[in-house]
Amino acid sequence: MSEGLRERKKRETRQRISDIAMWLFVTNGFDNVTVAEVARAADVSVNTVFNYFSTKEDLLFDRQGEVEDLPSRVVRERRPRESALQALRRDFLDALDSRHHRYGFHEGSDAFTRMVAESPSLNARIREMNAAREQALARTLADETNADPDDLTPAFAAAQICAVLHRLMTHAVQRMLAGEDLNAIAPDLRRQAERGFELLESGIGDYCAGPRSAPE
Amino acid sequence: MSEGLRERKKRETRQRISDIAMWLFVTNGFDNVTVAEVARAADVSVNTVFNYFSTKEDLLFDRQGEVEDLPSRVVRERRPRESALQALRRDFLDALDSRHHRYGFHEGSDAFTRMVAESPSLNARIREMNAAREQALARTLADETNADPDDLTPAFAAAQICAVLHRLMTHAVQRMLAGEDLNAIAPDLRRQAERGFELLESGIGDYCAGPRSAPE
DNA sequence: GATAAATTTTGCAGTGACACCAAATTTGGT
DNA sequence: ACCAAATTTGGTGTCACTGCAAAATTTATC
Repeated sequence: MSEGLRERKKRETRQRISDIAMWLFVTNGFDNVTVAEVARAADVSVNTVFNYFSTKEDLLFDRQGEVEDLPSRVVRERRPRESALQALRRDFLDALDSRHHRYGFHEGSDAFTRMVAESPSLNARIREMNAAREQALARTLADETNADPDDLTPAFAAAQICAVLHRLMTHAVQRMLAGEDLNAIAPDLRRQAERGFELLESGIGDYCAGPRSAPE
Repeated sequence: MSEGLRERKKRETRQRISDIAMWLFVTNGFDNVTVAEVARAADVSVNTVFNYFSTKEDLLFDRQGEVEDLPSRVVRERRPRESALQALRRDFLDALDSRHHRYGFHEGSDAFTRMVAESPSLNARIREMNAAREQALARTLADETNADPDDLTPAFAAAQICAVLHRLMTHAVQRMLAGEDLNAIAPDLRRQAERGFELLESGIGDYCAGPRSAPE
């Protein structure tokens, strides 16, 4: 056996703290629950909580590593002859159709979503994760294209892509928070996503090019 | 006279606190200076500091309103027959050429830049401001194009644009922090900026479309 | 120019996230 | 059972920030 009692207890304790924290945060709101309360509910000391999770936000975003690597991995594992953008569009639409949670689509996560949306510090964390995603994707794109390290093209592309993905995810969240059911908005969401990827693909050069007041 | 003694003193106090805080932060690092130290140096109580500035970060980003509205305003005030993207490119390159600080180009701001870059909380604030810029620009684009409120196109365009602008600014900052002189990097920066806007204009559809391993 | 009203400043007490450290507890190996 | 290593805990402290009530100051009133 590769796991002694020590390891198991550690894992269990960590899981217990994480679970209880999640429950408390979702039911009471992230900012209305103190770390001390989490500790008490989990029957450990505050120090123990901070032994496992270095910040209060980490109690929720524990597995952030995967999520930060997602677009990067999709590009890395794209099909032969598929462009980065094609791969990302495919993966995004697949996730939408199958209600996979990797881009935030998941029924019944209303309470969780609401909690995140309502907390400024968690919003900040979301933005941080998006920045990390962008950086990871930029590195991957640079690798895949054997780009000159001084060339910002991969960074630009990554930034644009992540920006659009972030918009799509945020939009879905907002509508779900407004009470709309995921199934109800999925078709429109799909249309919007296609539009977003189309803009990425063909550019926005001719967007907002008309005269400023009253179109003819 | 429209300004009594009370108003003048308020303005002076606020300015004094802000100036002293800036000085202390730049010379010692944002995270190495406490609000109490700022208060003592400005000869006021901690509470007075918080009377004027609601957070420690606000001691620096006071005039953030203008900066958040910048791209939005550029689009609003663009020349006749100019597209949103053309206006933004023109404004950005103008700022670069004239070393205007509105996009962060300014010689001698090394210490300030370094301080911001070194503080996690200030980085978070930068991201926040970027998000605000994006939102403002999205609203403006929606207005200018009389877009359907359910259409995400303006939001997508704003997100892409702000992402590229942010990349450009961050890149410039990083190189300046690496010790390069602004005059030395300006030509390359200009080239990168043109590349970035070109990508925005024409899209990244054919980017990273080749075979994954070893180009032929 | 004394006084009252409005406003600003201050002191004080408290909260909550988090750091640091030394003591106590638990576990693994013998 | 015993020792060393890892884990947990309590205590103590810092810092941003809040709320409140008592000064201090400016302005308006007579």
